[in-house]
Amino acid sequence: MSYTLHRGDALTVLKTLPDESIHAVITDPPYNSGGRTSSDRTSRTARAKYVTTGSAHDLQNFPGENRDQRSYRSWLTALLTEAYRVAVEHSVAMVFSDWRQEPTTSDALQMAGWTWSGTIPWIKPASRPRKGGFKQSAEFITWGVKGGLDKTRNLYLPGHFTASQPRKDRVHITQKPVEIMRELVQICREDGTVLDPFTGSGSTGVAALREGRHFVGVELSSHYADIAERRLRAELTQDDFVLAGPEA
Amino acid sequence: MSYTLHRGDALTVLKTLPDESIHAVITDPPYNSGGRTSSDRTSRTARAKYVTTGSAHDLQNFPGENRDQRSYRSWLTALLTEAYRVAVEHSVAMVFSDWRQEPTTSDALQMAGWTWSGTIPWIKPASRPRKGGFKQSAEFITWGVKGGLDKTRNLYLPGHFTASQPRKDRVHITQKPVEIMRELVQICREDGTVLDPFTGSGSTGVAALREGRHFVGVELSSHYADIAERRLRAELTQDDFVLAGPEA
DNA sequence: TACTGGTATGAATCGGATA
DNA sequence: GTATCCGATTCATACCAGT
Repeated sequence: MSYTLHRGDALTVLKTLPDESIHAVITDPPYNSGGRTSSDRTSRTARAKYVTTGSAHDLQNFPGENRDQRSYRSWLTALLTEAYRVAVEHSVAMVFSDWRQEPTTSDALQMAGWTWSGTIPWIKPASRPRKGGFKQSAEFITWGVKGGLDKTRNLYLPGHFTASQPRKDRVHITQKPVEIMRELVQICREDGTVLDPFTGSGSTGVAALREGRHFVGVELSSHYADIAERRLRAELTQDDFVLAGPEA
Repeated sequence: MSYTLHRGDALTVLKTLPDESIHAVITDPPYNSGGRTSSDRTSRTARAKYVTTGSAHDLQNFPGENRDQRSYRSWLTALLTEAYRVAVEHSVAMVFSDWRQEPTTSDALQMAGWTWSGTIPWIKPASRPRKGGFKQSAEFITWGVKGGLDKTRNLYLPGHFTASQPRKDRVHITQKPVEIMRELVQICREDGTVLDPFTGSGSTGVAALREGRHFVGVELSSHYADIAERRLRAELTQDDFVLAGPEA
């Protein structure tokens, strides 16, 4: 297995990638959600919007949380259009969103050419309560296909996930559980390449390598690119160690 | 507790109900999500056009392809507009949909004046696997408020539900588990009235009566109206029996 | 190892003060 | 009045330390 981590803006980097070089796109873009007014959403930092007041942890902010609804849609559409170009036929794209952005995400996915094929809930058991109503305990994974699914594969994947957000050894505010990502990357053909234009701390890449897929990532923040680089490198080393371990 | 079951078309009946006479709307409209065949969706070639117009283009206006969705949206909007009129301030509306109709449902809810406040997954564990991809194991409950939530209530409701569709004693194709409906009707204030414009076999009403709420239902099909009537009447009888039971 | 009790926090939300 | 900022809130869950 191998990985490539590009440092820079997702859309800019994607434009440089060759046609049909990728077999799955799995990513978690900045949601640009939260807040009551447009200015709340666009002027506040991710930390200010999403982290509980008084939290002791010191996780770094992440960039890209300053788009309003309209520009979010056209930006995500442009990104998914490039992703469509670099993907081979039968590739699947999976995009995380929250309840507020799910309709926009499915719009963008379809406008970019993907055939929208479903929306998968990720249930987070440890979520905040809401007085007087229903709490918000799910995120959503909107997925689509370039062309149609490869029906010849003997593959049956779940329709929902239940897992808590990592708390131990957490390095990113919105880090995804590797156990979920390991199931998602199964949608990529074996020995294929998974693309994640918003690598963050690199959980998608870690899962891809563990499941025997190659990985191409893009990350703008050098802070998080450094972290992802470390985690990905450790994955390869560990893999080598395991392979050369007991048997050797 | 009491119930009223109207026989007739939902929109027609709703127009006859008085202003501000209802405290919650909980319903499962016919989705109409069939119609678009797989080949319809995959034969699109106009991708470039959609993308270059970007965010200025309304996805819903794609000619032909979305005609079903467009009429579903305007029909549901009209219905939810009437529901808004008959609801008191702080009322909550909850509308079931599948993944395909969820964006349209949130559009309609907001167009009718409700403040969209969340989307709740209902996980159905016993759903059919799908070869080559992720199965479809969730429905969605889109909910909104007239004005804002009543924050004075000491009420904390879940953000997702897990339950299989009823198998035994099932009388309707899309019948909902009463255990889920009993949690949903909690959002109605005690002694308030729950409205379900698409009563079907009456599970919403059964749950409302069991939880001490009044119920107003509408059902077009006389077959299902008969079934609902029977179930609702049985509920009241049973209630009386319980009340007059051991203590008496 | 299994259980118990203490503590921190969640891709939030909202009212109200301040600029 | 509008935009922005500040901080209180609320419970289930995860984690840790100790028995």
